[in-house]
Amino acid sequence: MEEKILLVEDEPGLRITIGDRLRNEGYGVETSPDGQDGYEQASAGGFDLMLPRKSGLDVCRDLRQNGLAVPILMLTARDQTVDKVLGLKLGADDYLTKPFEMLELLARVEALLRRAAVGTRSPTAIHSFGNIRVDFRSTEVFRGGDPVTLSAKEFQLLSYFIKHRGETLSREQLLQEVWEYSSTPYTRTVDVHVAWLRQKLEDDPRQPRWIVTVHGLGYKFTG
Amino acid sequence: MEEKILLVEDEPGLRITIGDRLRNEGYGVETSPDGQDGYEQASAGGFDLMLPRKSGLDVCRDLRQNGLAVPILMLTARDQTVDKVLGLKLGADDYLTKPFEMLELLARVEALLRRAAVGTRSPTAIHSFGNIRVDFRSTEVFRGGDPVTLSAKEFQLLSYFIKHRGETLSREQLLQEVWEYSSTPYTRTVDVHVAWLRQKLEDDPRQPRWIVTVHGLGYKFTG
DNA sequence: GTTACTCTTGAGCGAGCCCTAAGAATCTCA
DNA sequence: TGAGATTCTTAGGGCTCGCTCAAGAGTAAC
Repeated sequence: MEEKILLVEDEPGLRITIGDRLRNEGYGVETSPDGQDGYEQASAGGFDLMLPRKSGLDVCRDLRQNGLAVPILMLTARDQTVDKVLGLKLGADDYLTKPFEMLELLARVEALLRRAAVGTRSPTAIHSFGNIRVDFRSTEVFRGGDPVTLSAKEFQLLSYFIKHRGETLSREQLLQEVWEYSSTPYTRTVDVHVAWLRQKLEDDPRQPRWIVTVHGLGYKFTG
Repeated sequence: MEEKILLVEDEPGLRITIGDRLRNEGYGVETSPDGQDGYEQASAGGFDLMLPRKSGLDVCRDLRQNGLAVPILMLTARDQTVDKVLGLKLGADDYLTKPFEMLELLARVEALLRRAAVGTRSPTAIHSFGNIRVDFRSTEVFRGGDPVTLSAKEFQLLSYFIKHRGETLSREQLLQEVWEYSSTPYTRTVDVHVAWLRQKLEDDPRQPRWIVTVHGLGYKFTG
């Protein structure tokens, strides 16, 4: 299978140079001159790797917030550590500063794709349970064919549930993993979001079938 | 859960500096001065991330050839692209050249661990005895195939018993460990919960086989 | 600046669980 | 064997936990 790469780079010369080289290596490459356009292409899905330019820091963050798991290798002209740190924190998987050697770029692309392939043992870009269909690439959810509108947090929570299906998950763990709170006082946040998910996904939210309560321990997703 | 990192670095100063910093960030760190030793530690398993020095190129290759999937972040003094390429090709997941900023190291460590965590569906921890099966991940208990409903406390108590099987456990110890009571007056709480467990798990609750009474001392789980 | 939307928090309420008490049963030792 | 100590069983009151609702803060979109 040919792997598809989205290259976002505003400088035409570089865009063509890098793009051609990647194509020579046998990758499918689409290019885009700017971040906004790139974001739309990326969220439309279908790419195995993104190469956004530094200006795309916010693109990177937005993609992650929407739960998109596509690997991102960030390119930039600047060589400031703080930028690298920022990029990685915002969800980039790797970071390369210009000027860079083409060889190194290719090696990193290869490493990223190899790593991504490991995770895609189960090519579950889509996960289904009951009459619910969750598309992780486009971050869309359907219930019996009809689209269901989830907020970002709801989608992240649902994703985490799906990833850990069958496990009993404590509120604490969910807060740490989904909300990234290190330590939080007692709060009803998780309950409320679970209630919303049930409202949108369960046939009978009062008698949930998918997200069940484990009294005294937390919640468990069965799907 | 604390993430464990293996740091292979022959220069003592750097080894201590980096090690301490990582520990400060909350990671569990083991250090090793040389590649051979490091290889043995790594293949023994249990680490979430490896930080080998460049000299460990062969270590890296060997680990991969043996099918070990632990993430590897390679550190090196040399800044030659060809080395980076080699490192990545040999299976390193990331590559950092000295001198490097500690902040960047930390960010890359974090990114690698986050990425690694995605694929980790915690292994099914199941303990069986007789016709009873206890699944710690889903907090489910089966008796001869039929599900048994335990309350949270009952499950915690059973878990503690299993973890300390063969040991004679006093009521006091159980209260402290399972109930997290610091000091309690005389109470029958433990007895009652043990009785409930026996009711649900034993073939003949009057003649318990798994949770036996040690008269005058406490209880002992045999499974 | 306004509007719409999401996220968080706290209070009220109901359900389910846990602890306690007390009598019955069992065990130990003289 | 019998007395005393220890353990078992049962049931209900009390209390923790989980759900729901609503309001306010925060944020993005226009």
